[in-house]
Amino acid sequence: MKRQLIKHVLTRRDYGATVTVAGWLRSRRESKGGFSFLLLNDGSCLTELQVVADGTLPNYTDELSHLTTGAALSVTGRLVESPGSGQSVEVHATEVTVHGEADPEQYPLQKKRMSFERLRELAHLRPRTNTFGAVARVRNALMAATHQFFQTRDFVCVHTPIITGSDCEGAGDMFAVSTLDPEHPPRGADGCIDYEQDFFARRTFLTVSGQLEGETHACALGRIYTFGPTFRAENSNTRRHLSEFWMVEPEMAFADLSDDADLAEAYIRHLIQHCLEHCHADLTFFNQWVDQGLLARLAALADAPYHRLSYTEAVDRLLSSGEAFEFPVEWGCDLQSEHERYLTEQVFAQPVIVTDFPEAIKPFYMRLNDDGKTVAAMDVLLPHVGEIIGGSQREERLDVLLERMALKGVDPEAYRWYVDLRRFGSVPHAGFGLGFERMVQFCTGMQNIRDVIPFPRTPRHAEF
RNA sequence: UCCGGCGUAGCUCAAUGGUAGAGCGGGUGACUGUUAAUCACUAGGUUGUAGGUUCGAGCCCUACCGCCGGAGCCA
Repeated sequence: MKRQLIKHVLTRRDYGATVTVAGWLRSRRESKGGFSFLLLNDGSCLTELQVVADGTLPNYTDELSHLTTGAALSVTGRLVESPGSGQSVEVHATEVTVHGEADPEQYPLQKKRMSFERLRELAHLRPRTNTFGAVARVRNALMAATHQFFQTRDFVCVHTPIITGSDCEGAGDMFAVSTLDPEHPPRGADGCIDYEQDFFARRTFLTVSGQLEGETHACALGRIYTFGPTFRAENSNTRRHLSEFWMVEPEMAFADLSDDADLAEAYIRHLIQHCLEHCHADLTFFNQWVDQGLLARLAALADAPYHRLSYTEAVDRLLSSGEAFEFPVEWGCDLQSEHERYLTEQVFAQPVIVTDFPEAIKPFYMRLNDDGKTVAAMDVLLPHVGEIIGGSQREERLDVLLERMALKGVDPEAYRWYVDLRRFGSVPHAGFGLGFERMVQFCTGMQNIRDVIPFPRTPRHAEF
């Protein structure tokens, strides 16, 4: 079928032209004159196209006069200037084909506004709603902007593995991958499960990060990024956590923490600018219906420099704030959500980059600072979303890395290939991971992370 | 996993321990171009599940299930 997208038709002014569009019926209003106004949406944009279906159409009485929300149609007709006030163009149909009806007694989507919780149970139908259509378009724009940003800066996109053999990457519980019969797994002489007989002849898991593998290519190609699914088997039940989410992880050779922070800042700014430029209608929709401060906040963040301070400074700042926190602040403890929120929302009211955390609370691969107490790590905190980026300069000194591994109880044998990078042609390098869904949340104002990924996986939820 | 809140019509929500209701959506009809159309009529319920208290439970108690929010873990 040759058809035009509604987003293009809506901008045309060549009245009299014949156009063909196709989509799903959002609503039908019957006129007193014995004809119908059909609002058609094809997903190409937020706005519906108004189609006038005249009572003289051959299938009007039998089919068109009974159409209800959700039906799939294609329409051929004449583009005309609309006499009505809600739209500038409309299509007078000469032919309307009904491809699929949607029985109103059973079709769960209403013309009325529905709760996000309810729509979550209708994950297969919710992309047909204004909000989720807009989320999908913004998400797509952010993905395109991500590739654009890194590609134009000569980063090479690297596909790191989904299945990994590293079982302690320091980022939480992992999903096991196995083809063994869970009822009767083979067992060795010691009674333990014999993973020698498993598919990969060893224990394997879904990745919690592509970083370690990414470093191998950064230390060869110079600048790389990964953009792929990531899995965490944590029993997290919050509006900012998913069991399966997408992460963007750039990694740069010959770079330190300051370069890393510069990149993070430029990347986030690029995403916001791209969104403002390419998703204006969708953002305006979110600003009106979801988060009234959205556009102002995005505009403010598109150019402003982000505030950087060290962990030690952040702790001092919190201690001297006089604020009564639920959890007391003390040097050496990880910053709590309330502390991060206070910094990014109250103190600076802008994105904040906290650097140089105590080594005791960070993983083995982060570079030890000269003070011997802190590592070259950074967290980027966004107002209302919280931690969106975690990154660090990596420990490139072989002896220090081995010490740190010993200290953290990580077996260097299990990471031979990773240690090898420090043995042969080691360079200072740095990178970070950005939670893609959290960025989509930030750009749409959507409160719950389950509503910015098409099919959210959370504990006890993998229905679709 | 811990803390708190909530489960009533297809959807959003009312209902002092005393006859389960409204709006929207649906159906039927009326009305010369509508924009959340309007108006009239109409259908629609094992009040999350299982127990308990009571003359009587949507409401009180217990357990379980589900959902939401906060915390932890993190991106």
